[in-house]
Amino acid sequence: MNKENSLIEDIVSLAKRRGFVFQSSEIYGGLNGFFDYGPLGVELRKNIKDAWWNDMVRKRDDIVGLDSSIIMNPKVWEASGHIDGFTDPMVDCKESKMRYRADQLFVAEVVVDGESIGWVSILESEKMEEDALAMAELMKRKASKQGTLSILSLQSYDELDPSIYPLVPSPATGKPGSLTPPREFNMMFETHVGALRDASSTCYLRPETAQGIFANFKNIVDTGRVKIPFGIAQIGKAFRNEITPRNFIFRSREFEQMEIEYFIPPGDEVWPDYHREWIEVRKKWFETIGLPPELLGEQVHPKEKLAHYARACTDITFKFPFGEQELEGIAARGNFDLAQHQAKSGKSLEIFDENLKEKYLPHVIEPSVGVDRTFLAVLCSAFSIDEVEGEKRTVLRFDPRIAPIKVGVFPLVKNKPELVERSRSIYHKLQKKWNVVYDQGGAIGRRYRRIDEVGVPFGITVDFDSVEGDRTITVRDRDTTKQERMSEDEAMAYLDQKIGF
RNA sequence: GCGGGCAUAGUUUAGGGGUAAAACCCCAGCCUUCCAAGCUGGUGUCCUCGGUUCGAUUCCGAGUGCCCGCACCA
Repeated sequence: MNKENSLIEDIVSLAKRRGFVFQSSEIYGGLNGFFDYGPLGVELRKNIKDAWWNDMVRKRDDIVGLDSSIIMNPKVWEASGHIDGFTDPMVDCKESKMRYRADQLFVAEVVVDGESIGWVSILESEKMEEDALAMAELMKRKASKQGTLSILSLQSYDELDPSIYPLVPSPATGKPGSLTPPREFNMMFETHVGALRDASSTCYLRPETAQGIFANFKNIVDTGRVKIPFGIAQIGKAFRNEITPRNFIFRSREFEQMEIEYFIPPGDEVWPDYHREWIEVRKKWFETIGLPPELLGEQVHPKEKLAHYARACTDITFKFPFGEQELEGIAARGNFDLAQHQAKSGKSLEIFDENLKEKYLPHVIEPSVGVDRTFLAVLCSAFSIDEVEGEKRTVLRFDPRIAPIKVGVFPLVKNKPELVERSRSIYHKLQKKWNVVYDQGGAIGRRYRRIDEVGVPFGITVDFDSVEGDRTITVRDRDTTKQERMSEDEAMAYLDQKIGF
């Protein structure tokens, strides 16, 4: 455990030292659950998103893209269930860690011959009056009271006088004093649209990108020349207020999703094959950006933990230093979302299937992956400390495809103008294609270590043979540290082949 | 959200009621013909706010952030 903690700490420290990830608004003490991406971080993030977009949208005939707004008409969230399910005040039991909805927790004072002997609490149910009475009788017997039990008057916890809270026993432990006051549970970030603030202006920052896709379903079907089965893909920020941030950028309040809604014909026999297919497609994709297959896993959500409308959900997991955690969730959501939006908006969202010659509301498979989680997985799998001739070497072994910097260009020494000139010219040529760096400071070995530490896959060094002899340059491979001499043209072709898309 | 620990340079850490230190990193210069060489110089609100004190970075309180466990994460 200690070893793993220090591994993640080393990675966090490197991420900051080399400009990948900073704590948000750090000069003001930071803000829990928010992060900023520095010069190298933003490149890595962009490369991950581009790789996804290229593979999932551009290279496929059956998926189109979308970029919907972060703030939408609040009715979207009423339809999706995000408002109803998550705005009621909640009560926590500090001892049992149970959480209850305050309006579903009922309490009554137990009064015998006009004297209060305590309180009973019970969760809302059809026979709660009966059960509460039984509990009151038990309490009376335990207190060895003989008199007459008054009629119980049940009231909900959120209507209680606050002075009563400490007297109410937790339904989990039966002992008073562990329940918190009712607190509002803010799943979504709330904001107000317009300069004047009133209740009608309340809007939300989206907690998932998916609903923007569902809300645009009709637009895309009407304009996009799409035919079932087809998908709509979106990359974008999402915000969740209710989570507890943990594990660096793994779980944060502001994060970015790469999400596809893949629409398929209805029917219980149809979705399992598509679902399985997507799990395979997505697992393979993670391998193409350099995640080792042995660190990837699958976790099937048990039936009883699924949302009521979900048919199935399988997570693709990654073995992080802090444990195996979800990278991507692939859910079979039936037609729940489209049905909800159709009912709420009053607009038909059915499509006509040319093959089946029938009209229906499509079902959907939803592969949804976190950019920030993928970023961290990439960083964790790339990080390694090697030994080269007895010296420690920190290397980020990024796949060239997503490496933030592709090539480093160096003159062997900086006080020989011909070497500097030639290497600068090579640098400018490479700059037209990729993000590359030029570095002439310090000994060549130091410069190699510096690019190793930020995961630059290739280094080009201009030495005396490059300006006097056969004019060849050397290309160094980050992972092997081996160098190969080749002409400038050969080097260009070599890099194209190793880095190019 | 609950409980515990922690907060000193970009990083890792030392120190101490009397104007703060090391190593590495980073920047500039000199030197340097291939894997963290050397020399010179440079870069610091001791997390924030309050209290105790002649004096607080140090002691106390609160806040914020980080780490660990539990809970939450349809």
